[in-house]
Amino acid sequence: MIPLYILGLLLRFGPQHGYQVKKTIAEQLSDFTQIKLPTIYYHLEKMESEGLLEAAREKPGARPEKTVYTITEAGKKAFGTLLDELLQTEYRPAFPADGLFYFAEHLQEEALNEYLKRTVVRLTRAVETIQKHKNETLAYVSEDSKTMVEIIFSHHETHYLAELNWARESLDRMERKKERETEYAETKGH
Amino acid sequence: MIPLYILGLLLRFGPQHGYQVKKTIAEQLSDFTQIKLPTIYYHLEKMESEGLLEAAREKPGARPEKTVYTITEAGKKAFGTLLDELLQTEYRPAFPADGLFYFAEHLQEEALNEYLKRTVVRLTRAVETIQKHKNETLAYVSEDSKTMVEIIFSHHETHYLAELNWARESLDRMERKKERETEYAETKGH
DNA sequence: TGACAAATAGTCAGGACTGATTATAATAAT
DNA sequence: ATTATTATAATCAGTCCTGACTATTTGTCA
Repeated sequence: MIPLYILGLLLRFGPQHGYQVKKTIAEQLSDFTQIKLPTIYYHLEKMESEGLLEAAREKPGARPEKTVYTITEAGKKAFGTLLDELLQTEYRPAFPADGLFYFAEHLQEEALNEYLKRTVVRLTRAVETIQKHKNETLAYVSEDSKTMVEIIFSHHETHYLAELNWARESLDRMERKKERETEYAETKGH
Repeated sequence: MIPLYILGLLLRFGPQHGYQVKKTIAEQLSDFTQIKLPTIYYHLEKMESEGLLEAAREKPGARPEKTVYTITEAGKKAFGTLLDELLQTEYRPAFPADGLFYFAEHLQEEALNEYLKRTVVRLTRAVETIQKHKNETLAYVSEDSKTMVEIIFSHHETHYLAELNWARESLDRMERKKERETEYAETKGH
């Protein structure tokens, strides 16, 4: 993924050095990646050694020795290959939170309920943020890219809403479970 | 995540060696993790060195030198800590496919459409598989764990359905875009 | 019964990733 | 004018992860 982003951004915005790439990624792609600075340097150097990028060390004078990377022809070809590979990937999400429910018997009674309630609050806010961010973005992109922007944002929006519904449903399920258990206990106690 | 699973399974099913742990994870947790065998050995050894596990090399006679791991008191405590940490994690998904739309101008006209159509087919099948798998699982777990099983499976189901809807909507959006462009071209050509 | 595949059990070298750190320049605060 | 803070720019050591490999035992079926 990361090489794809770096190559694509270098193609779109021209030669940059590591720190600039990181800022560009933060601005442009923060919605769907959080890449750390050292990781970017790692890939820049690797891709240079593979001939996908050309490095130009900034002459002394500007002290901190910047290295500006330019995409090569081989780099453009590699970018195309990475895009084609991406066309083959399938949706296969992982939900760490599932571990909580799988090991539920090791948690305090109320912990899961509180977790879900907190989740509902957070996700409600997150959905609002996404919608705001979408509208802000739509306001300044070209007519031509609006469809793609909408597709990307709706992707996030739809999954956040799905997660929100799931959290609400799960609260319900746990509530009903408790009710059933109480009933059963009363029947028995009778 | 992985240490949590290993500790939890060792707690639930008793002492096991690496290959057994892998099989147990494959049976029990394949829906929400795909962990590779060497990764399991890595964590088993690491956790042993940290005192979370106790290793017993199987005496010669049984040739391939098995190492059976047992969870220690420190391991149980660590498991609790990991569960507590998990309670703090937030939903923050990443969608590699977004890269396709972000860099859409570098793809062939029809590639994205075909990608989305293939996605719809795959996801439709995936949803069926999940539902089948859910029913199979519900059939043999105790009454008590049914709620948790439902919560975990509905988590996946809901997100797969969200992805399916998103793919359909995106096809629509791209269709409408094309229509708009055709209209515009005709107006101009007139 | 011999031979071929599959399951069992594990190792190792190398690649990917990032927290912590270093160092300088620019800006703000007092 | 001096100090503190933030932004810029990069490196390094150490952790995590896994593809490829080794080796044995257990079917399996011809």
